[in-house]
Amino acid sequence: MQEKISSQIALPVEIDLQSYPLFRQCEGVFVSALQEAARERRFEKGQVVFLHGDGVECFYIIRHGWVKLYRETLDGTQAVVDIFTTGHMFGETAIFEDGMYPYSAEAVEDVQVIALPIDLLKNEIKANNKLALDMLCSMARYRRRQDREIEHRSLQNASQRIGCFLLRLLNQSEDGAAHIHLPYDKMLVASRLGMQPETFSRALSRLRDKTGIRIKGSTVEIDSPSQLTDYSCMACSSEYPCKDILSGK
Amino acid sequence: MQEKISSQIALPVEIDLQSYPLFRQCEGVFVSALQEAARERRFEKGQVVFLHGDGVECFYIIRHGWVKLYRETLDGTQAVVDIFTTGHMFGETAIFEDGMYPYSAEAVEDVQVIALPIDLLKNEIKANNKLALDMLCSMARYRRRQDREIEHRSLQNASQRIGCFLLRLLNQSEDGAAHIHLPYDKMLVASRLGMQPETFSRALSRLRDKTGIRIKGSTVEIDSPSQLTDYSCMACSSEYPCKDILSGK
DNA sequence: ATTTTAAATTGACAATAGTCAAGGCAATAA
DNA sequence: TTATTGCCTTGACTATTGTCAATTTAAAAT
Repeated sequence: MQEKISSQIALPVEIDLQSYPLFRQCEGVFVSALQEAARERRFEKGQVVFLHGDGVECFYIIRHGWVKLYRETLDGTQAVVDIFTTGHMFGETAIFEDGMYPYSAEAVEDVQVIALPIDLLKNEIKANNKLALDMLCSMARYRRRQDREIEHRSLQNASQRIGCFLLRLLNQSEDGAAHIHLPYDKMLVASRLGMQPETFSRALSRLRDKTGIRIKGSTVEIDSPSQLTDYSCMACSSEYPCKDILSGK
Repeated sequence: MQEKISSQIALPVEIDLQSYPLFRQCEGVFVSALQEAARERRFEKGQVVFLHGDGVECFYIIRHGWVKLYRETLDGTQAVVDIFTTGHMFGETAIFEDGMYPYSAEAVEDVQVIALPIDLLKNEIKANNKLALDMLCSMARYRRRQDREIEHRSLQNASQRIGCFLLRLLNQSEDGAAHIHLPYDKMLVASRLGMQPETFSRALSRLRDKTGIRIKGSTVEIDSPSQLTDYSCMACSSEYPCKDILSGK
């Protein structure tokens, strides 16, 4: 499953970096250096982008597809840290590590990313206070996400975690009925939520029975989101709609 | 249990802020303003320092005692986020929140803290890039801690989590036998590790049987740490001694 | 020393999630 | 269409953790 292909396609690309929140207020010199160094890379489903412990050279922006970040124990058990898609950046926190990635990254379906040299970012952060502040904000946002994750894992049961996950897929203020499409495999959703596929399957059924959602394959129809929140957010310390998690770029 | 006493003792204090890592390279003007604004506050066991959602005015440095950070659901169930002691800082990440503390803080035993106005820190971070960088490093360190926590909760069982906790109390490179004293109540250790007191008690017994540690009240004697690591770190993605967690200031 | 109190342990049982194995379903390839 | 493949579901069982109640232990107060 995990194969590393070094003969990677790495073509220069046109990309408007300033459209990404982190770079919105960066100056021309830095941005053009980044843009010049930007390389497009593609990974097929199952291919490894980097491994936990690899020396850090690049950070990545996802243009298309899905990437999962994970760690694994000696016996091969995986813990999925997070799953990202278009517009998200990953690997950039390695700036503050000891030169090694703190987790592994793998394409969970065909994916197209922009690879950017991390040294440029590192140097610019040292020189440009605004960038450092944006980075701080982005890390604070991520931290809230992780804090919430830990809370969910200790206070919510499997069905409630799924309910919470679904609610976050309901963008912003859709108050009426909605049908959403699971963003990836149910197996992957399960691992993202820290449970086994079988547990996920059963917990989703239980959620259906308790909240009246309808499930057709990978589509979920929700007539009353409020019934979902009543059930899921019961065991959560934050008020719905968990404002600080919604857009976790 | 949770009482808020507004008639708080708040005396000016002498404190060498530059001895704290975050302020080590800060300039005189800022440091002296902080020092002048610093106030000592004492909280008795069980008193609340601030509540999740309170407006943010201060961040804190612990001089003595223990403080727990937690969140709670509507029905009163608590999730302990972390437990801190002497030298640690808390509440400072509220800088990047919307003006409200993201969790509650409570003294778990009599505690003495320094309260510092968060506005000063906020402004200085905006002006002083070195401080911003130190803050970034500190947040990255905390993030690693949280990442690991999530991993532990999904991959380790109760006994292994306790073993890991004990190993982290064994400072640095003590390779031979050691006896350590639990830093606080077993009940608190349990909640810190996300389990019930009864589960903790049983899991600790199991750990004793499997690794040959000896338990006398709140003291744990460890003849061979390696036996502990064999058992606990088996289900963890990082090599012992989990370098990046050790000193989590 | 005795009483009072809180913490810690233990037992019995319930709830939840994990594991293993067997089918079912749906998309794709032949 | 049929066969193949991989994902998903379900059943039966196990393991782990949580819950409630009873008891023991240890610490603090009188």
